Amino acid sequence: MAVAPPPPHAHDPDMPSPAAQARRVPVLLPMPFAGAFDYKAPADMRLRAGDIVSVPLGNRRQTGVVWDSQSALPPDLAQPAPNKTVADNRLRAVAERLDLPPLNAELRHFVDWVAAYTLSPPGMVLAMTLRLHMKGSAPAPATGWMVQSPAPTTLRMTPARQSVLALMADGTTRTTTDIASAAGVSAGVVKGLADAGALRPVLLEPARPFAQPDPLHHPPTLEGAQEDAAAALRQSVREKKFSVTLLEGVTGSGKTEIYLEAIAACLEQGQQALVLLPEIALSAQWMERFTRRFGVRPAVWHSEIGQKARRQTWLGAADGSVTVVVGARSALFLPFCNPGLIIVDEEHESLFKQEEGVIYNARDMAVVRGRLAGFPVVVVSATPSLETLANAQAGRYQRLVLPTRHGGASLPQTHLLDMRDAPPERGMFLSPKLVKDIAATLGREEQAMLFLNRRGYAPLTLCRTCGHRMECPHCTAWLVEHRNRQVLSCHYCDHTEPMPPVCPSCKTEHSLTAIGPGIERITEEARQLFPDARILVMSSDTLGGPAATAEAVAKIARREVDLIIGTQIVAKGWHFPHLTLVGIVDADLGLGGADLRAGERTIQLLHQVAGRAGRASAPGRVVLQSYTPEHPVMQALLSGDFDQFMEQEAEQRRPGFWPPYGRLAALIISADTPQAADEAAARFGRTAPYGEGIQVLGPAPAPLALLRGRHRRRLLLRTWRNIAVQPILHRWLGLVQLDRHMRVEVDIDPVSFL
DNA sequence: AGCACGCCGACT
DNA sequence: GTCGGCGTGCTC
Repeated sequence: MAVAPPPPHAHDPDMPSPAAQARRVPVLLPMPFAGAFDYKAPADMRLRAGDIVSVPLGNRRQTGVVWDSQSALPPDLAQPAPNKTVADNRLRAVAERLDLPPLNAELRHFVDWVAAYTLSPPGMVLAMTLRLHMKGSAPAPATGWMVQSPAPTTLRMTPARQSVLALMADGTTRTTTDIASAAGVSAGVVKGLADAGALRPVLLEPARPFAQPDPLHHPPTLEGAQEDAAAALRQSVREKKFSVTLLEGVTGSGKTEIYLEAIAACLEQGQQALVLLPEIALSAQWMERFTRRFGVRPAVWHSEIGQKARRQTWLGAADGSVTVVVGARSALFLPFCNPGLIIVDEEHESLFKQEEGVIYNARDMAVVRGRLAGFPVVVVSATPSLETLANAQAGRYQRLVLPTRHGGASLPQTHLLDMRDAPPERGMFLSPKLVKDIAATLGREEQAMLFLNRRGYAPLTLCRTCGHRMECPHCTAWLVEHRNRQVLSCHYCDHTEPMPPVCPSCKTEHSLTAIGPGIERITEEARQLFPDARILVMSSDTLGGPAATAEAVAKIARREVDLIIGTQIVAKGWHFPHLTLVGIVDADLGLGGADLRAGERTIQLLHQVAGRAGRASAPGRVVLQSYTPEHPVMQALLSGDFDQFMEQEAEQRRPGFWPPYGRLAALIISADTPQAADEAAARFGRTAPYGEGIQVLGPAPAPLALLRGRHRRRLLLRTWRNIAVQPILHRWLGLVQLDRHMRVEVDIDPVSFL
């Protein structure tokens, strides 16, 4: 390991000598306490901020980190200190300093900052950075052997020993197994020679599980705008200071190849790079591109990697042996010792927003980490979020735009299909026009895709006799029929029930009817319409995990599939070279509801899906089925003028100080009865902050008024951009007494309004 | 977050 | 009479 633990000292010369004087050290524990706990440091233990320690807590042991005595947070974010200091005589002693690299000051500051910004207990943020099982000891370093010269005089010689010594005569260090196989002897012979003193043990460098990406392995040939963008990114990396750059370009414009050049520059100057992706599922193809460029695979980090890889990657990030990590949002909290760059790919993706526990946006916190540690951040998208565009417009972010598709491929042609003019047959969901298009495409032996962002067979099951709707008992949501599993299932909690044989309300038989399409129903329809087509369904239900997803993508690339039917998952950055037609079954889906970002999200998703079509030489076509073709989102998809659409969105948000022209924080109040929820919400309503530039909307029942059995109410705090919401929220939360079983969650910069 | 302490139902 | 349900409260 490159980072040596600080040398142990029997006595710390800086400390006053009286032994009675306890040295007090704050230790932050990965738990939801308001702050660090104080411990006393044993006299023979040298402890510094950042050291990872084991401490007693109640009757068990806990791993924690020696924290800083005073925080360096700006006043806006300073937490109201719960300053009830524990008396010296109640302090317990730190049990052990673990043999792990300490967390550096930048990371500690970042943890404090994120905690303060999100109003989370700092320990919970620390938990995200410490999330590795530290019980296991470091892998034992392999022992090697060298010949001892002069050889011991009393050594008995045998033919086996002779061949080992002959092999080792070159002075090379070898491991036991190496020697045994190379000399054709058993390991016992090596052991015997060692015991006799003819071989001397040598500690081998711990094996480095991570091959080093080579920035010179296979540099791309870039031209024009691509080369300019790559040069600009390389330059910002070389400046080694904080900056944010938006890299914007349509699907197929070579964004990935360009930001890989920023990584190359980062590697050339000996620094580490982190790539955040919204979903690790898309990494199979991404990995190939990385490997082609740098010769080896990068280290990977996401919630499902195994214990061993987790530990190795964590330690590798801390000691510098890992130079590039690609990961999901949680990778942002890795203890990089020398970070030089963060890339946030698909920055508009709402998956960067963690909605549980510490509620944070990894894209925004990546920018914060870059700012606190002084390195550049690059955010990448074909359809940047309004927040990012506003930052670019205000000059806070640099903006690089790639105008065209790479390699002569043209953007797909978009057609709007007005479903009022060309309705599908009764009980069907594909317009005859789209069906004809698909048939023609398949006839040319090209691939087609149907996209519908809805899992299952039908989103609503209704009794034709009494009108009863099948609803989740724990959530304000309809149960979704999954016909191939023969169940009704809630998409917001884990409730699942068998499909009832009769209506539970009026007991009528054969009266329950599926209303609306899900992807299973579209598949059924497609099988009827195209009986000879080889159909592949891509959804999280049909694809077990990353491996199955990668296999599906490979099958498509090998042309073993004619028609792809998919949900969200097909919108990821897959490259489908033979796909020429994309049909969007329900382009209006997602525009309902009072969501601030409904339009923005829909256009981003649909554009992403459309981008799957026509990536090779054959031109692509996209057909949007819509009942509201006049909607600005449809019109923007038709014209391809996203800038104009986003400007319109911006103009709508500006006057009301909606983000990004103001700040937003949501309070989600929940309780186990509707009355308790109303009562708690009313208390917040009565004590709501007010003032110029401060407004509170609500309380109101949340759209998901019942979620997982809890009754929910929402309040929204909206302020001018120059007003920090955290101090206001601290004061507000302090004014409200909450009974047991009432809970409040604070969501800073909410993305979801459910 | 764990884990113990602490008061009310169905079992040896 | 006990084992055990999880409600509430504490951990430097």
